[in-house]
Amino acid sequence: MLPDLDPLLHTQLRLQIVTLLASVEEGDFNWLMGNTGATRGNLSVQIKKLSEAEYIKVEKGYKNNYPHTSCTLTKKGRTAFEGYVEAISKYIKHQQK
Amino acid sequence: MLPDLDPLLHTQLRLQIVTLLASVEEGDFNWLMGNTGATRGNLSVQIKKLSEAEYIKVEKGYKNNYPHTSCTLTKKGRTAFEGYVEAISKYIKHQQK
DNA sequence: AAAAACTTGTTTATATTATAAACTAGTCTA
DNA sequence: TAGACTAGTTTATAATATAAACAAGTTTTT
Repeated sequence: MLPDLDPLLHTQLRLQIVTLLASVEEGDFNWLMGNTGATRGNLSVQIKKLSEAEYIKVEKGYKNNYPHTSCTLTKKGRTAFEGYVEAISKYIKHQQK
Repeated sequence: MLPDLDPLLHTQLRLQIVTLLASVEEGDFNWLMGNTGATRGNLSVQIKKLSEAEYIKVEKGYKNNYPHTSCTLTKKGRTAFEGYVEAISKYIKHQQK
């Protein structure tokens, strides 16, 4: 039987966020917007969900006088992402290019 | 920018169906139920969607007097699946085990 | 031979989720 | 100081997944 896919990660935008954060020290709100193409509203909601699940850590401060939101992947988030990768790989491995 | 993921395939059950059908000549309703763990209702709906998109071909007949639904992946479905695999691979390739 | 239980699905209703639109709060600029 | 802009949040709507109820027949039991 094919394994379950973590519903928190199995959605395009949240998977993009986590994928992007997996490759950097930290990423801020605008950087995520630019790299995902998401709207601010959607991005805000999904960041909150990932944060509530403790997949990412969100730090709010100010930068050049403006509000500034910085996100980093937590250990838990990285583990979940690795689990997701392992699971989805079982779906696609036979077709892997 | 990370590529879009075909929404028709980026859902656990439909991805399971297509993944399973990619590895066999044909699969029937019960075989899909057993291999996915889905309920009949859910499976019926998702088969219909894949069929309407012409990702799979559905043939209804009878077997041992009972209704019998047989599914096969179409060329279009296989191409879409391959595209999906290619796209999701861009998300996960850095973490690939 | 009728009732009860089972098979194989479909349809409909509900709950969840994603997304877009509207709003908030503050900053810069002319 | 009015207007435009930045950075985000909240709320409302649309889409989706799932479960529950239904349908149409078949087999088994009594």
